[in-house]
Amino acid sequence: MDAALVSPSNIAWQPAMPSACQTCSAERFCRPVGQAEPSSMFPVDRSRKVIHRGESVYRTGDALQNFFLLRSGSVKMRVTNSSGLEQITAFPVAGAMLGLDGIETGHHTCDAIALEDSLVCVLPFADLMRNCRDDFGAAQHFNRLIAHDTNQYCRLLLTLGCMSAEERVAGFLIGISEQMSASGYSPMAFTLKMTREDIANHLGMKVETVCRVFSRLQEAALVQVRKRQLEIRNVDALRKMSCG
Amino acid sequence: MDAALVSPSNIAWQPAMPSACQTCSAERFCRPVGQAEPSSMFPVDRSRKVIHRGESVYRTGDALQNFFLLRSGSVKMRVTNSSGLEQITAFPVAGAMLGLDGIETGHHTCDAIALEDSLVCVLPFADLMRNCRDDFGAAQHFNRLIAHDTNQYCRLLLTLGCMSAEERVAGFLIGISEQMSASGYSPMAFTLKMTREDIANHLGMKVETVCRVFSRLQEAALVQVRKRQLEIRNVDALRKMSCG
DNA sequence: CGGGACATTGATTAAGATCAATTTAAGTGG
DNA sequence: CCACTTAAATTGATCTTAATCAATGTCCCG
Repeated sequence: MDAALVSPSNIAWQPAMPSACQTCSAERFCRPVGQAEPSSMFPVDRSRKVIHRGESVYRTGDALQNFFLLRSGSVKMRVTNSSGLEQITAFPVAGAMLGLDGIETGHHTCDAIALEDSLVCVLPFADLMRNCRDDFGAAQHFNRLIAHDTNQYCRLLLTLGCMSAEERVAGFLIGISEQMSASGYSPMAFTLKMTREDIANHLGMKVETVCRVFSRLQEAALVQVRKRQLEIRNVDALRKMSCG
Repeated sequence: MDAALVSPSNIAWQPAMPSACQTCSAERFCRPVGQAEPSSMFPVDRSRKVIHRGESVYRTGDALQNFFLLRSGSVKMRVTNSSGLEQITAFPVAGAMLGLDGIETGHHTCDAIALEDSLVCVLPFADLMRNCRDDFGAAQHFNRLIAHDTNQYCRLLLTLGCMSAEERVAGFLIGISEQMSASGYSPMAFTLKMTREDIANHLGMKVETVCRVFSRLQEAALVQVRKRQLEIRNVDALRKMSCG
């Protein structure tokens, strides 16, 4: 689960350690064929790939060949419409499964772009499907994985549909904080990996507005912002604000 | 596929006809256990249920017991947050599978509320899962069904995040028009089943704004609006506008 | 150390929200 | 079936929030 606890450098420069795989959130999908028992102690050695900052894991229109388990780093998911409008729909971090957007049609509908140098495990689509066929538990887990994205987007829809700029930013920070917490990092002080531009786009507003809201939140002593360093000073107030 | 072509009254007052099931988009999920061949000619006789206008198919928090295939009528999907803010995330029509939001946690995260008297087929969760276990093709189809919702929400996120009121309404009307077309109805003239309030909420704006946009679109001869009767007069212009 | 991307703050404008007043349609019960 | 009640829709006047335009500051990296 807590793949994020393994530092990128450790993973990147050494051959994959079995222990790293056994604690992986995707262990169930990753087992070699014919070894369908949930207690399998020898997960397959998956190929891994470093994605440098600004590079993409995959792009809109690419055929769905692989899923990618994000092991370290972070990513932005971006949809683009026919006239070039862009929307960042999520900022996945370590532990996230990337590529699910390709399931509907067999082609990806988003770009997945690294916000920092990141590491992914490559899970060939065919292998994962075979595992789901052989292990119904894995198939169900996979369903839940897709459904999780759906529910996440529902919540974001409510944010964009109903909330003010301040409420959106507050909710965004609470969300990042919880992501950090789930990855074993401090939920009260962290570094934002994305630009103000990215945050603004994600929340359906403009850069200047994000800056101003940050300033106001700092003024009100809810947070301490210094460029991308963020410290939460009053979670309760922030959480209250984020509920609209 | 085109369940909407079967009139509600026919379905409601007669025992289910095999033909109705065989042309159903969920036929694959619906087969009785032990009859896993895709060519099965005798689909199970599913229980059906009339949902009257304003009633709910299921509600947030309900345990996921059944999926519901909407056979006729229409529905609004609504998410609510902790402080009572509401967002309508979709307006499914005949052919849609309802209940997928419950997959992640086993409990529904939305309300599904009938916009008019509607008819659903009840597909017990356990039965559908058994079919997916026995028929991997059904399982894959099911994955795509969930992923479809996810991608749909992505597109709506782009709408709410990047577009003006006019562009949103234009896109909404194009969407309804395509829904109508896919159900075998005229895509150029139809009745809106939802209130202005519902439309406004869905598009992240206020009722008055929806009214004003309708008026402007009519002024510009793109549509003819008379209460809930809607006629599209210039699809090209409308489609162009909807792209942002 | 210099260039370019990113971030911040101020001044002004504009899109859409809010407030208010009718009009119209849809139920409901006598 | 009609009178009455209530929900839904429309339009106008005004206000607020966030967008836009503009200028400057800061940091990272080659």
